[in-house]
Amino acid sequence: MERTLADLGVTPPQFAVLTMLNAYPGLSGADVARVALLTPQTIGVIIGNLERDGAIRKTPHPVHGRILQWTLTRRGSDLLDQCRRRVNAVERRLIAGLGAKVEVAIRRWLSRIALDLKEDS
Amino acid sequence: MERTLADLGVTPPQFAVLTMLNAYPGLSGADVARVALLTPQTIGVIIGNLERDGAIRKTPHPVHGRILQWTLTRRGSDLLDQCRRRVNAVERRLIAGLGAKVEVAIRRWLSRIALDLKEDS
DNA sequence: CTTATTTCAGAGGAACTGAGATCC
DNA sequence: CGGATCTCAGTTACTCTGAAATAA
Repeated sequence: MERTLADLGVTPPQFAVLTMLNAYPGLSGADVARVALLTPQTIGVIIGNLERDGAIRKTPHPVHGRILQWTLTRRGSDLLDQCRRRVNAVERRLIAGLGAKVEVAIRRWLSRIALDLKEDS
Repeated sequence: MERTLADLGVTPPQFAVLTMLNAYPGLSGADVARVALLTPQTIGVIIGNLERDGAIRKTPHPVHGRILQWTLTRRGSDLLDQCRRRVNAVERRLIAGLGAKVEVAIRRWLSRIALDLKEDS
């Protein structure tokens, strides 16, 4: 994933943040940090780089004077589409040649690991 | 793996290098770079940190005056043992509750992915 | 006063490119 | 000279801790 996204100038953490902001437009940096299980400062760096690249834009919170809300720009939305196509291609390659039962078993296994990781944090 | 090794002060790349040097004592930095599919400079950083921590030691090549050969120190060997215990525990946790057939299928799937990655490089 | 959010400052470890120095 | 190895210099992105400023 890292390699296939590299020539779009996108890193896996950036892809994750783009995906989150696409699904939930208007999240704050602190919000993203919570769902990504990272510190607000770390997300601040990633968001800063995405903003510098023109992929996301901040708007002040309508009520709260401190919170910044982030949304994808047109450019960011297009970029995410390209990323998704590439990542989907990798995923198709990963599951190529698997039987239906095995694929289901593997997907369940991965989901379980993701849940376990979350509980650790 | 990253988390469980962190309180031993070992990173996953360091664990990989320790494992390689344990299996093949006397590899040079360039050798390690080749098997790890990384640049010699990157391995230089990792090796430098391991040397600083007293986990590995360099000895000049008996014939070639430029090559440096690396081996684990006693401390590095002990450290690797501790790392292995922890990583084995994580692995046991990952496969907990899987049926024998599913486990075999998953191991085969992971091996295939590793081979595919290598071919890309 | 407390809590949440953002920002500033500093750090570490890993990856890269590019250029030099050394050795066979 | 060519090829391999190591070293030096500089860059990037991601991650953290700790502290400060700001807002509710």
